[in-house]
Amino acid sequence: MSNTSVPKRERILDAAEALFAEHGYDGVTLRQISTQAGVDVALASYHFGKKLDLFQAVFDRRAASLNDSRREALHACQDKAGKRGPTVEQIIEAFLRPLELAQETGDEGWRHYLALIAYINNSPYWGPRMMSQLFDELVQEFIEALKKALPGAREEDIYWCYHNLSGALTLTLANTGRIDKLSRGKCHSADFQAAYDHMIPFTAAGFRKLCTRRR
Amino acid sequence: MSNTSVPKRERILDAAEALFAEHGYDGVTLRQISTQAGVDVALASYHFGKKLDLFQAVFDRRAASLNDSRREALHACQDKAGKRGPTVEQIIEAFLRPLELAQETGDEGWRHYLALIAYINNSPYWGPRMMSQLFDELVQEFIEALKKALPGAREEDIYWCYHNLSGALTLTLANTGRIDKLSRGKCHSADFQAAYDHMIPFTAAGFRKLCTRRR
DNA sequence: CAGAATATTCAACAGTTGTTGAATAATCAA
DNA sequence: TTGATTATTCAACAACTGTTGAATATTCTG
Repeated sequence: MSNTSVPKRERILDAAEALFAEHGYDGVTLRQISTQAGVDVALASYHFGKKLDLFQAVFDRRAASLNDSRREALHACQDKAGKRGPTVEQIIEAFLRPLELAQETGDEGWRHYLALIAYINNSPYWGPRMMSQLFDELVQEFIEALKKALPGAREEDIYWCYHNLSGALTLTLANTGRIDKLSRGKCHSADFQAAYDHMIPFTAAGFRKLCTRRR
Repeated sequence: MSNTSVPKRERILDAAEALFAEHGYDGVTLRQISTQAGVDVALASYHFGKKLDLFQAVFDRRAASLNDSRREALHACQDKAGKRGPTVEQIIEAFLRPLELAQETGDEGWRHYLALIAYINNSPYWGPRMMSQLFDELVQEFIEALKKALPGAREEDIYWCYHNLSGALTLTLANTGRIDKLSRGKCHSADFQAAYDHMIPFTAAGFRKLCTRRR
């Protein structure tokens, strides 16, 4: 259970990841991080420079891997669907399932990382500064696929639907446990499979409703 | 444009509201708040006590008014619908439109306040501590109405659908402006009417899809 | 008006913050 | 084993933090 044998540089990233996800950038001090990592304060500066650079390093560590698995999921469902192209459900499934799998890993680091993404995505300060550079390109790929699955849809409608999807996902990643209280135990925010099993048909129905031309 | 003639106690609340919404609780110092309010640092402590009490005061100031207008909207649509009860769309409309109206007020304070609600709702730390006490009762009223509009639905499904609705709403309130970039100008996050005009049918379709028994 | 109550500022505090440079330990290359 | 490179700790700093008590101004009350 202890983190001995893990290199100290990584232990700092792990601790920063967990603490930033819970309390945000300003809610965490370098001393809290280094204490949780079992390391001297100065070591964080030695490895990563300024506090902001450490924040960015936490963000970067898993970004490429996450983007890869989501892009692979998209391409896989596209290949399987042939030239007719995948359905809305299949595209959203490819967009979301890799996140569920990451959350369900024994490695709790992924849970913290995705909660950190949720924190950034929902923040008026950090959102514009950090989300675009690393995720926009992939999101555009998914949106292109959605356009093909919804012929005749107005672009504006597609983007607003994506906005709603992104919001539902963000709250799921944040994992605040609020639904547990609200539902008085009938739902558990730790039950990721249930969350995604509901999120996928929910958002797909929304896309169809708004992006299918009525004639 | 200046805030002269507004009592200093309120100016502190206004400044705190705006800054907490943008940077979170720990990202704001009492000196930033008092500077923006044009007031000495000690005045915040005089009026509100500890920093945390000021945070709570900002939260409380508009909570009752907001709850009232949403509850009124629910009861109004229930009265109009008669004993058959309102539809899912009508209930969601009542749940959301008062927020749109608040955001569209000339008073930018309401925009900041709702962005602060979004910040709290998405935070693993603050969410459980501050949301339930002030909003759960009202949310339960809406959920009861939804149960009646969706007879035969499993309670679990209703709560997961509400979770998705809450997420879409939260991101809308956060007002991060990210959709502007993503859509390359086709959507504007400041266009609240467009946001809600899309959110309502989107989420209503999701509820119907998951909470209508297929026979 | 006087005087009491309230509002506001001033000045200062003890504790905490991120960061740095020098000192020490561990690892690597030959 | 050497020497050099890298990793880690130690000690300290100046700046900033929330908070407080006393001093001053403003408003209310009679």
